[in-house]
Amino acid sequence: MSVSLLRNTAFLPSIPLGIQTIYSAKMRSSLNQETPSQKNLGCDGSGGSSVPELRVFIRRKRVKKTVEVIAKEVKEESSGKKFVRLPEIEDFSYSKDVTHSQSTPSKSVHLTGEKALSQLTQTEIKGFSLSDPLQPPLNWEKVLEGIRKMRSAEDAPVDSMGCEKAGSSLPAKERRFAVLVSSLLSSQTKDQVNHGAIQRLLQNGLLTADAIDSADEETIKSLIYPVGFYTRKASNLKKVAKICLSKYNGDIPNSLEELLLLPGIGPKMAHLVMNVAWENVQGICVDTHVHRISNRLGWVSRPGTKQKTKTPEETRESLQLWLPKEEWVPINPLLVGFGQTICTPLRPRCAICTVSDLCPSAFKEAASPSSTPKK
DNA sequence: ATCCGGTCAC
DNA sequence: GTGACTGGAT
Repeated sequence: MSVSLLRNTAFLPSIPLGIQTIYSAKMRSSLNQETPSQKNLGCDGSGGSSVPELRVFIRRKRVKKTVEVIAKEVKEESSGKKFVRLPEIEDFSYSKDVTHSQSTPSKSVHLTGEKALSQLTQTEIKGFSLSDPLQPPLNWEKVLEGIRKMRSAEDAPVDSMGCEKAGSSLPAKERRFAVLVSSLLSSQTKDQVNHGAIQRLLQNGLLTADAIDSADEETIKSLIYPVGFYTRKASNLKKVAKICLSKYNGDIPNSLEELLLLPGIGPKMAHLVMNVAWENVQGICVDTHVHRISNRLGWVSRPGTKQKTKTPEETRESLQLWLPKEEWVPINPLLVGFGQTICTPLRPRCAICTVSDLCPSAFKEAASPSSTPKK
């Protein structure tokens, strides 16, 4: 309840540095209809069953001249479910994702500066009772279900083949390497073209770190042609093979951080490789379709605002704050296919979309002049 | 002519 | 943030 939250946070400054402290607060569901003043104050303590209890884990430590306050995590008491979303405040920055082995990635808000303590107090009240940022978007399950239905009716290119199938008949280690290579080649390239390139590499025995390392770059280049950016990719492939050989005994890195060190592997592919090669879901694989559609649906926003996310990475972080982990892997093929057939970048086909009534962007984009070219 | 299922360097 | 890398498709 907000009263105890206020009281607790009020004596925060007296708590010794470095001690982890736990605060409890009751959070009112955003679905409840109530007056703003009630919202602002949160539950008055009558303890309705619709009000889940939250805990905030807070750590304080001294950083140079100021005190840094870190709200470690938020979790719902009743279900035990952890939330990693922390509320809107001014003058703060999100820390980088911290991933705990196989568990849910967590995120913390770092507050630094003189006003950190008072900011945190405001934040908790605002976040838990008013703006209620822990709630997933309204109707997201209906939207997802609708998209699934549309996807099973239509046939999108993504259905036919993807790099997740690369080398499915190979021994584990070679299969992982094949997945990595396939990811490397597949950016900005149609699956079919990519698949052909992988087949040619395989037929020439060039789908292991060892073979690629000793092969001629020109040979690789000609085999992977015509995947997009084949010159650069051939060069990256050589470098990656060498790294895999020297640092990982010919296998591929098994962590997100190490995958990102490989040339040609960025966040999108690193998450894909973790998902597919290691079956270890560290994050959502966000490509341009997932990015675009998440924003159209109003599923993501820049931290603490209602603005659209600007990059796929921002989208990934925003999505991961509320989307249940079971959906992290399937969301990509689902939205990619949807984005290829219906929710296209240009002139989305809202008229045939069965979830347009739940989409804040439906029919909003300039119905572009397919028949009225203005120049 | 313009659009890609991305990454990297300025 | 912006553009280069690349060539095929619409």
